[in-house]
Amino acid sequence: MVSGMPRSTCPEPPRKGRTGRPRSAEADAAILRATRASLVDLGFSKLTMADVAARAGVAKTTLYRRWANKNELVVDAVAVLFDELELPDRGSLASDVEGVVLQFATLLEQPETKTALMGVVAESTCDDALRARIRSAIVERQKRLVVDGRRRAQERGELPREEDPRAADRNTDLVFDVVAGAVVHRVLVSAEPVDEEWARRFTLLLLSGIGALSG
Amino acid sequence: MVSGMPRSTCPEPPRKGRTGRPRSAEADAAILRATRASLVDLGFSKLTMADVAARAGVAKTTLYRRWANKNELVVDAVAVLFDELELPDRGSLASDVEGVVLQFATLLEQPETKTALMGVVAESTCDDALRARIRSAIVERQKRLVVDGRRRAQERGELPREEDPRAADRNTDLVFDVVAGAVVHRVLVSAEPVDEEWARRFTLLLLSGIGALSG
Amino acid sequence: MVSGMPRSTCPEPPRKGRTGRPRSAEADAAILRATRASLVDLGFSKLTMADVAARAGVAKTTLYRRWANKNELVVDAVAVLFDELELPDRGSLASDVEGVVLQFATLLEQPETKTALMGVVAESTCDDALRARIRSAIVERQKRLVVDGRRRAQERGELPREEDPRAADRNTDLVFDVVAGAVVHRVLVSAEPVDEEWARRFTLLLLSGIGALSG
Amino acid sequence: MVSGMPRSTCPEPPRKGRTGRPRSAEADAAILRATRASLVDLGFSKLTMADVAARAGVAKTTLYRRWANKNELVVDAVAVLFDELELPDRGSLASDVEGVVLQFATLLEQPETKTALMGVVAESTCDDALRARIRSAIVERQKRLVVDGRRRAQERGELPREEDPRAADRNTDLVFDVVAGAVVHRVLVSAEPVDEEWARRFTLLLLSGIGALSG
DNA sequence: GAGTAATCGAGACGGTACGTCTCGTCTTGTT
DNA sequence: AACAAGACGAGACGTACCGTCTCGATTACTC
Repeated sequence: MVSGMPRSTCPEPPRKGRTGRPRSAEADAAILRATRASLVDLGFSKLTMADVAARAGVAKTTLYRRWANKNELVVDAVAVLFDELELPDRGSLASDVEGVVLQFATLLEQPETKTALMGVVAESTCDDALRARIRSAIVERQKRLVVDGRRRAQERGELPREEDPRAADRNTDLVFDVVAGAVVHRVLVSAEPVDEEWARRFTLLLLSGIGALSG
Repeated sequence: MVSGMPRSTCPEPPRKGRTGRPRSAEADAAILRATRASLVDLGFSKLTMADVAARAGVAKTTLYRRWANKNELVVDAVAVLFDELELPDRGSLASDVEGVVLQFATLLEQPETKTALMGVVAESTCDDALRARIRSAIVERQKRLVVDGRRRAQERGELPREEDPRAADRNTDLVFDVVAGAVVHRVLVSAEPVDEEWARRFTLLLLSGIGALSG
Repeated sequence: MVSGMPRSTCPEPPRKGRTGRPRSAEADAAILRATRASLVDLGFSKLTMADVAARAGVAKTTLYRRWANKNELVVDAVAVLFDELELPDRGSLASDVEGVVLQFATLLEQPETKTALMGVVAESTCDDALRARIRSAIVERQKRLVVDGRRRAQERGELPREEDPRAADRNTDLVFDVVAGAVVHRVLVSAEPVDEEWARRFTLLLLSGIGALSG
Repeated sequence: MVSGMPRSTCPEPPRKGRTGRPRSAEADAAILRATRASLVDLGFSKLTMADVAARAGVAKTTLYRRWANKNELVVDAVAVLFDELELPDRGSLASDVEGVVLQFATLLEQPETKTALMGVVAESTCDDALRARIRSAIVERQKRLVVDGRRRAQERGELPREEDPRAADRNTDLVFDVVAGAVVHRVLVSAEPVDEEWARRFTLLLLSGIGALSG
């Protein structure tokens, strides 16, 4: 992902300001690590706060002092994984798209990512606060991949410059839903592998479609 | 959905054959109805077997006699909703696709559908049996919408006949993942509405892309 | 026990009178046998109607057609064991008493007897109908051992004839409570064996005490 | 009962030693009180852990944290009642025995005592751990009444000093089984009242018998 | 370097749902 | 009618987590 991005996912801050024993930064890291490990072993729905605490060598109180509940903890534990996604410069828009699709699929095929992502998305269907946290911690951050990709293609002359910024936004959202949706659906619902051949055919479909939108 | 489809989702059958009191068909229906009602009120993760039983006017034992656990029950309760999807004949492929996209979005915006679908998909990331049940009860059944749509477009002359049946299958799968994935992502992850304008732009993208695949 | 005693313990009779298929006598016997077997294996509190039915090769309905509940069934299944008790003629009152005490202890040390007897007595503390059934099926039948023993001792001249029949009854009850109570307490509460030495010392205590009552 | 006796019945202690929130002593007391109340209202076999918890204003978990099951809980709840038994000094052995017999009968006629005592004794026929708990919490504690009574009678010169301590123990056990057994059988099995007249006649029988043993 | 205040581990607490078990009744078709 | 089979409503079982609450014991800043 684009570097220099400020970390938005962090445990909620201590209330007041100054005095008293400061929170252990080691504990923070150990908890997030333990959460990911527990996700791998148990999956989202069987993960328990007590198990995470035990793995992290920490008391349950220490978890609840930082995160209000399991959902928020899991979002934060997983969000950092998405920061690894980067837009490679492979010389052409098509190659760049194929590269991102394969990266994204690789990420989704890791057990901790897929079980956590779908778990929190499922919870978010009934929990507005959680949905907001997912959007800010994960979705909006990924969307930059689309924006940067288009900008780079425009610099190469592969895509025309957008004139209407509103239309540009609409297209960003559409393309993002198509790319992320197709990969997620392929991996998690259809449960079929995303290999180079699939990535190539998907990219062909996508870029032809985008061309029709712009033209 | 295509009519005449046999119902595949049903509680597991009594073991032997003939003797003893037969299971109540009313109870079956009441339980599935109660499950959907409970999904609307509580969401997937807060739905409890006891609550479903109480709503259905049935003992908990009666639930467990038919379904091994909450996941399987919810899959069956929701699968029937997808049977409502139909491929309308609006005179052109583009109109047909727009129609199906809007129907699908409407279905996903119902609280019982979205919370249940994501809930069971999340569970299925750690449960192969559940994933298989979802595929047979939901995914494979929906895929016929793509097959029928292409056949109809070919009859109209909007699409060329496929020569290689393997390529046809691959394209069916790709198109299905793109359509279902984009709509699901739009509705559940991006949490933006699927209106006629979005459907039109998505269809434009999709059909241009399909044209490139075939041509 | 005294022979020629009419069997008082039997399943409740069919309601009306004549028509329809007659009840299976084999089932009656199989059920009582199965009840005793289940008592040995599981104890009173873990014995279940379904288990008894399965052991007897009979449907649960068949049990409930004959006995109102588990307590009544167990009383009947066990009562018959007490019919084995007999008053041997060993030539002297002391020897007769020792013999009966040892017989009774042997009976109580069988697992089916002890678990069943205490189980139903425990239930009877809250169930008048059950207490009545226990009294008629077990207690009153055993009491004849005391009556017969005294009569025989009087015939031998070991005990004086009672003049007041009311006093005789009172003494019968007292002696019965002392004998049965002491043996039951020794075996079930103190959990110590009733051997010949204990029987001799108990008999010495008892007969001296009886002498004081009569003299 | 003899005063100054240390309370031996208590919930199982927390495992380790020092850390963590200590167990609530109020909860302990409330649970034992609630258990006795539930015994009175429902009897042993219908008493449920959930009902006890509700009466005590305590969660079910709190019960299971202290007692492994209903039997152990009931033993502890009832054992304390037997501590009330005392050996009165009425000036003669006969009077003392009559007093204890009447006290014991009064205790056994209370519904919570009789239903609980027989209930746990019944269970103990299949449960060695429970039998051991009953012996240590109830039986052995009561036996001191016999020991103290004999010592006092010897001090008064009503009974000879025992020379052989083994014989003394054997007689203690025998007398205890006779006294406790007779009263329990009279009250719970024969279901007849223990009044002053019965106590007088029983004491006459017992003391004459004891005299024969010693002489 | 004494106080103060928030941290830490541990584990008990009141709740609630789980999935299993048994109860005693009922509904089938068969004998 | 009685029978075997087994579904049914009811509700207790003992376990597992939840998120909160005491405890006593550490830290760091502040005075």
